[in-house]
Amino acid sequence: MISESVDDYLKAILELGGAHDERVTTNALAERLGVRTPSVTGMLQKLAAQKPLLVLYEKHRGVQLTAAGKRRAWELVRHHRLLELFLHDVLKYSWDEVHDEAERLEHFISERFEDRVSAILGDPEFDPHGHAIPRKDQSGVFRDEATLAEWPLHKPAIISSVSDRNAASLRELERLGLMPGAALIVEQRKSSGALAVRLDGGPEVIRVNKDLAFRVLVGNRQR
Amino acid sequence: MISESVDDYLKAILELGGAHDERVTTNALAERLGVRTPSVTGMLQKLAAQKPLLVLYEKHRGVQLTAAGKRRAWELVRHHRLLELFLHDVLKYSWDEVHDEAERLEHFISERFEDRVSAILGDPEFDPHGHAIPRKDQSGVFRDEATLAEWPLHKPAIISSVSDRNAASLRELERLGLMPGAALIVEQRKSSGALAVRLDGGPEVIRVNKDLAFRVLVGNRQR
DNA sequence: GTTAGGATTTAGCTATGCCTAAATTAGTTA
DNA sequence: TAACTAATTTAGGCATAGCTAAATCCTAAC
Ligand SMILES: [Mn+2]
Ligand SMILES: [Mn+2]
Ligand SMILES: [Mn+2]
Ligand SMILES: [Mn+2]
Repeated sequence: MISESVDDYLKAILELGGAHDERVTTNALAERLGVRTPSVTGMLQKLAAQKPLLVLYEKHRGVQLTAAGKRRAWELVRHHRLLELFLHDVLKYSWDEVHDEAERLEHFISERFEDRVSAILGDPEFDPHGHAIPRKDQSGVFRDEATLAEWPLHKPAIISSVSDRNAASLRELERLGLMPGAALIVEQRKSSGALAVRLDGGPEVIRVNKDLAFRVLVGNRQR
Repeated sequence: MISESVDDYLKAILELGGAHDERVTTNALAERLGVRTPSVTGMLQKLAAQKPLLVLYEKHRGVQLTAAGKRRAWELVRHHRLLELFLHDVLKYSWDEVHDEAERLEHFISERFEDRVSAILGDPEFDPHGHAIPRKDQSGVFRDEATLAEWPLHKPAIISSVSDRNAASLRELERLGLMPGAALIVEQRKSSGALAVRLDGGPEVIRVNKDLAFRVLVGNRQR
């Protein structure tokens, strides 16, 4: 069996490696997982040594997932996003409350639980933050999204997803109406990195600070 | 924080100690938890030594829960039974499938999860096997139930609950119609311990083997 | 009262996964 | 090319929670 810790390493390697499976550094993993670098080295050595080979690791050269590692990591992502939507839609959590609970439970639900939740939700495609829910037993995909921080001025944008890693930011985004599906135009970019944004051709201009602007991912069209 | 292992020890001590908080032996715990006796001794020594005092332990004289230990143990029982009912009613698990999943998840759900599930289910009183769900932040109670195995002949009985620890037995009980709320009379007791049982004054007589008879708890009246 | 045998504890190990401090490596910069 | 530095690894520990083998305790039977 795969432990909760190993699970978290696999998911972090997947997410940090991005669309092209880039090698992930010891430092990046330590940072993401909130552990010290020697702990990461230790874990990677152990993983690279043992039987169901989940990672490819070369000393000083970073780590990548094997096919098996990728399979498990995507399964965790599916668990996480299904759980988030379930907590939100069925248990009436607000969208800033779902992440922490899903992060814990994703490791412990069974296949049956996963299947039943998916069925109840109608085999959904997106979680409450706009992230795509991978199909069962399939690799997910990384959409190529731009951050709102880097989006050109005056070019129409649709919010595709928002970062779910900070609850306070999520509450702020909700208050501002910056949620997946919202259409907007960036009207001005301050030297501080703050933006002036107009929602949906509406009347008000919204101030979006730099931090927040990096947490909003946008595209040209609906999803 | 209390680990999953400690949780399981507390719950086992509660259940083995029964209504009168009898001292629980090392052996009984080892048997119930599926670990070896030295592991139990080790755990009890550790628990008895550390800060939030959860158990009272005297060498060679068994172990009991403190008030704090009892509080945590009953909370776990509440989690377990709420989860079982939730899995059964909302996620459409059959009653023989709920126990194992609940046994795992009971340790990891938050207060919020507990509260939302309880609300969705309408603050329910009983789980799918007829066990009482303790009220939030309250000690549960041990009902004094008799097993069907020891119930007098020809005396009307109502099934109050059934053991949830064996899936095959649960399927058998369901097939026979021996479920919480069912009224019955024991018509005959074989030397093997098997019973002949008539449901609800109905026409058929059901054969209930000894093992099954010990898994069914009955009382005089509805709940 | 002794004593045998079952229950329990002690002693000593293992694996996981984290930590700090110290050593080493690799890549850049002078 | 040599040295510096940041990244990484090694060395040595700790806590949790399990295990086997061996010692010890308690009680019940003699
Ligand atoms: Mn999330
Ligand atoms: Mn996680
Ligand atoms: Mn159960
Ligand atoms: Mn459990």
